[in-house]
Amino acid sequence: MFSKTCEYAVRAVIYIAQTSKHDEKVSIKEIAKGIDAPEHFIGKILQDLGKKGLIQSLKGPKGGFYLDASSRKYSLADVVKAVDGDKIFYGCGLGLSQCSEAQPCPLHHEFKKIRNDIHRILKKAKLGEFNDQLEQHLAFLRR
Amino acid sequence: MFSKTCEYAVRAVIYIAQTSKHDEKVSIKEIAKGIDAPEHFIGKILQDLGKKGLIQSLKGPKGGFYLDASSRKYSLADVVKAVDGDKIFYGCGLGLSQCSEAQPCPLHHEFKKIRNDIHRILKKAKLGEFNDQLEQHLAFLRR
DNA sequence: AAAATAAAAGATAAATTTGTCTTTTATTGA
DNA sequence: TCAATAAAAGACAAATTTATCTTTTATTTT
Ligand code: FES
Ligand code: FES
Repeated sequence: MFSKTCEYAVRAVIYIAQTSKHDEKVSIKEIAKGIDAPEHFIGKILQDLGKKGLIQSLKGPKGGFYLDASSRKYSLADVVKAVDGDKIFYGCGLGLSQCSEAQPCPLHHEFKKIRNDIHRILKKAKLGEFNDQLEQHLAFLRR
Repeated sequence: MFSKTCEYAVRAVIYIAQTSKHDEKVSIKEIAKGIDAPEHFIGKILQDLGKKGLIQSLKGPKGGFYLDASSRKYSLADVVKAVDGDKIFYGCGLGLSQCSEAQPCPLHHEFKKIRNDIHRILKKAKLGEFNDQLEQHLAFLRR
């Protein structure tokens, strides 16, 4: 469905959202442990998301990653798009160069529905809404 | 969604299903042109599907790939599973080592539904049912 | 000002996926 | 039996993804 990079990115962003509520910042090391991902690798990924303005970071002691008010309005769809592009939302499921209503692949109508579902769900998942599920052990980001 | 290999595999199998109705066989070359894929690469892919019994082939002049009666009963889900495995049907969408109802990722309930939809659609798409959509220009496998 | 901390940046490497080329084997038909 | 055809098989190569390691830069605390 998503690339490994994208899976890490989504899990990391959710982790940041959940643990950085009160302007606290989270270090790469803690994120890596929290989502069970290679430290340097998610460092790179978060660096990219930072450049694109999806998340914030600060260097130095007491530094780390966090989300500001505007970032909390972004959705997981924005994260996925930033990492994997929007092929998953708009591309042909059978890999044709572009999805087309006029020249549909044999599964076009079915795929279209699924793609829309995926898009809808991810657009609805705003970063600000991942509050304290984790702490309450209602959701998990590692296993 | 699927790997490139899997996209080629599905398109190729549909192509074979559509063009080999009357025990006619289709050559790699024709398939490659028909679905716009690299010839030798789909050769490999189809070789694998053949070993797994999903499709049939015969060497020599008048040889090529075709589907026998039992292969026509397979579904695209079988093809996808043979190429990409069943992670797309059962795996966690956020990449946790396994999807779990007891320890769900934050999107578990949503992903579960989507995965089931994908599985349902592909299971329903039996190879024998791709008859002559292609000829009638109702569906397309290249662009 | 100096030391410590943590992300940014850059270089490199491993692994996997995707793609190509060549040789071999099976089948057909002349 | 021989030549032609087409898949099978194997070796190899390019590209991309995933991952690691080192150095630099910014920030804080002492
Ligand atoms: S053409 Fe394949 S999904 Fe639309
Ligand atoms: S735990 Fe992630 S999809 Fe079920």
